[in-house]
Amino acid sequence: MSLSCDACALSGICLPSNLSVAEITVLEANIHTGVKINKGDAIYTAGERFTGLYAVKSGSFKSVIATSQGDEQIVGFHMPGELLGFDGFDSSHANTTVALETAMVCKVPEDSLEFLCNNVKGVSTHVHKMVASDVRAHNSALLLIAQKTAEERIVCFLKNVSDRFKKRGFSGSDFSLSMPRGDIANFLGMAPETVSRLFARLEDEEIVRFNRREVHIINEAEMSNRACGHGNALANKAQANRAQANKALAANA
Amino acid sequence: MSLSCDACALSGICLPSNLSVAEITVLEANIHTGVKINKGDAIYTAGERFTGLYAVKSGSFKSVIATSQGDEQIVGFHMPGELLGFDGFDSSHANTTVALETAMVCKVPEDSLEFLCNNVKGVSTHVHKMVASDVRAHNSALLLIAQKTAEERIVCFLKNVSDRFKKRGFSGSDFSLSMPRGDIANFLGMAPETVSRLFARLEDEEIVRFNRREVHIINEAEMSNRACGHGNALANKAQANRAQANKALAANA
DNA sequence: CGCCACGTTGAATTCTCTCAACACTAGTGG
DNA sequence: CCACTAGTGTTGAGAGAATTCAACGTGGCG
Repeated sequence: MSLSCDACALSGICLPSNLSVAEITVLEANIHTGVKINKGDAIYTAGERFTGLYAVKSGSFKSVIATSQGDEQIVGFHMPGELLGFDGFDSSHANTTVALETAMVCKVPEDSLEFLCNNVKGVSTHVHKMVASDVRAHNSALLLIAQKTAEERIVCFLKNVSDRFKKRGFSGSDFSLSMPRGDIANFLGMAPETVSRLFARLEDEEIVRFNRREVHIINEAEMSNRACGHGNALANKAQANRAQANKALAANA
Repeated sequence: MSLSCDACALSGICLPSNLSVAEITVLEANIHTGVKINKGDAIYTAGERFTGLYAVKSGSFKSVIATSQGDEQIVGFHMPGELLGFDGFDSSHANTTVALETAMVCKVPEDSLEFLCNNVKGVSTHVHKMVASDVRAHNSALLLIAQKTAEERIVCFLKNVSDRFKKRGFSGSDFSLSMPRGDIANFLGMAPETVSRLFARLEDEEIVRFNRREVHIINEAEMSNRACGHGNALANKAQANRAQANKALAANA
């Protein structure tokens, strides 16, 4: 089950892009490739000692923090090619990171990480890159939740996922969400019902089509438009009309 | 204006705690201490090339990201002893970081940083520590905004600031906020009016006393209580429901 | 002294949540 | 093979929290 790094479709995303074959060999000798994680299982849990970073090879993950009250907050979703584990960089993890579907990861153990940073040029800066992009992802999530309406959050979320698929060579307009509605809602700071309603609205307006977790983006331009806060002022009205239509329909039935 | 690191009140916070005098000397030779930043001036702006990390010596800062629409989101406040600049770790900054009051920073230039990480034991792990705490701070900010009511956010924010003062040897019950109401509101994802109203409420209930930007915490126990979502009866109920929803969420994970 | 940024307060509106019921799907066991 | 259940998702109606809009204080500073 161990796939070598140079054969991996993700090299260039999870690795510095300009490594020699010799360097990749050194690298491979220091990491554990092809570690399988079953759906629902955690790579690491909050409080656990930091033992290394992980690169997602396939499948996807969510990172969750918990409050003392027992409620949880999803702080990020992780897709193939992404590096995770920075939350524990100083000794122990603050998050619990769980597989949303059966997944494959490569582990870079703590000491190997140090060795690689010092001996393979580019690794150190690559790690920095990943740290920075992690920080940036958190920042934009903050912006999203703090300033945007529920619709904007949903649209931005879909666009974000779409972009990440695109970046990895998959279709950006047809893809499948690996997480349930409740997880999306939690991540975006809203009720699951609101996610449902807004998905329905986007369908009504023929911007996106949903089929369970399948997503098909029809009108990407309008998506971008809405992500920027130029939402449809009539959206509410449309919603009201639809509700009325449904009521009439129910009455007939 | 250049204060040596071993005389600095913050060593042990911004530095690894167990350095020898010799090591501190090496360190000092590689960083710029005592750089003054005037109120309102930026240490770095979004898009600017990364040239190093900064340690806050005195004063305070806000980090801001901007959307294409021109609205801004404050993603963090920085107090003395804190390290900042990770958002640009991979080449250019995503944030603009501005002084809220006249401040003093030490700069660790990019190449010195690398040198120090490789030659002074503890620096590398200290940087990791700082990265991790940066990540954690963003995570808890996310939790705060995504799941908490406006009152809980305000209370948590005040407690957070209080804790940071305490950590640095200042009073945790009497301190001064360096940012205007609008900045607090922006950071917490609410309207400035809401901040005002909730401050007023906390005064009415004799939990905190405000005088312009001066803060005097009267009833710390009640603060902690409210930070955890045990506000008034209604807030309590809402929280309980949400906790339950999240528990369900956790169960399916 | 008057200006301007900052802060407070009120009233109405609106968005999102909560509560509650129902629909759909997949997996289980009779 | 089909009922049954649990998990997941959808929809409706009402309630409530927070926003918006607007007017009004207040303090620092030229």
